[in-house]
Amino acid sequence: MDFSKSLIAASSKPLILGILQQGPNYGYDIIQQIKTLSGGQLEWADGMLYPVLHRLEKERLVTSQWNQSDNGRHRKYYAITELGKAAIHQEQEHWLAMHHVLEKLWSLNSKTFHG
Amino acid sequence: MDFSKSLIAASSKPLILGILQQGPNYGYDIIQQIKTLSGGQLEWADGMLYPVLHRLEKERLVTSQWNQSDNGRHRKYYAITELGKAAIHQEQEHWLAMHHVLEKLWSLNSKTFHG
DNA sequence: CTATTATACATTGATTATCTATGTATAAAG
DNA sequence: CTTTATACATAGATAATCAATGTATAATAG
Repeated sequence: MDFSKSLIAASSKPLILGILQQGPNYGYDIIQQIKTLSGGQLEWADGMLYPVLHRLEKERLVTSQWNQSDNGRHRKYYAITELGKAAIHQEQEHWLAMHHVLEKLWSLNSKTFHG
Repeated sequence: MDFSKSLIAASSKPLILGILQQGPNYGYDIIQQIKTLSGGQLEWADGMLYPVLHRLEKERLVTSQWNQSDNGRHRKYYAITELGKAAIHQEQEHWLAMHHVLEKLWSLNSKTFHG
């Protein structure tokens, strides 16, 4: 699947916030989770993720903190804020509203063909 | 509802192509249909629509034709092409795939809260 | 006859976003 | 010691929205 830029853009915020809602996480692992979650359909490059994370931090939807991990590597852990949790809710509402509009349209069109 | 630019962007193509699948139509009426279809939630400005229509035409997903209407006004009617119909199918697949990823994520998170 | 509103299409420019390419750095594996 | 995986970051090309603005006609109201 070759998703359009605009669809990637529209999904990036709810996707990343949703993953962070499960607990604080760092960039590299977020990319892996996106891949796993989508059954390999979505493969984010690191150059795509970090600007989004920085943007979310600027919007105060996430906070970041440097941490040493077990293997000595330093990782920047991102955690969702209360504001971020509220944003998830709103993102979900918007997505579902748009989804229902499209579903309605698609059902109208399938009726045109089959009825 | 104040939809994000990215969500508007991601939906514009399937939305417009979907409306044109019901039959040829012109810009002003497409805007009205979007408003009706969304129950007043989506209100497209004309400055938003026409560049999208021109882009779709450039991509050969729609064709355009000037026509005189009953009341004497000249309108540019857009019609979906065979390529456009194929594009609808692909847009729909992509949207649904992304929708399922988000649904999966949301169900995981609701389990975290309630289970 | 004149003003206003609705209809109808179009473009410009500011802003914003993706995303490829590139850079730095460390740990592990071979 | 070379390669691969891990880990974060930015620059710059490209592309998109969308508000503002412009043109033009038909209908309505006064």
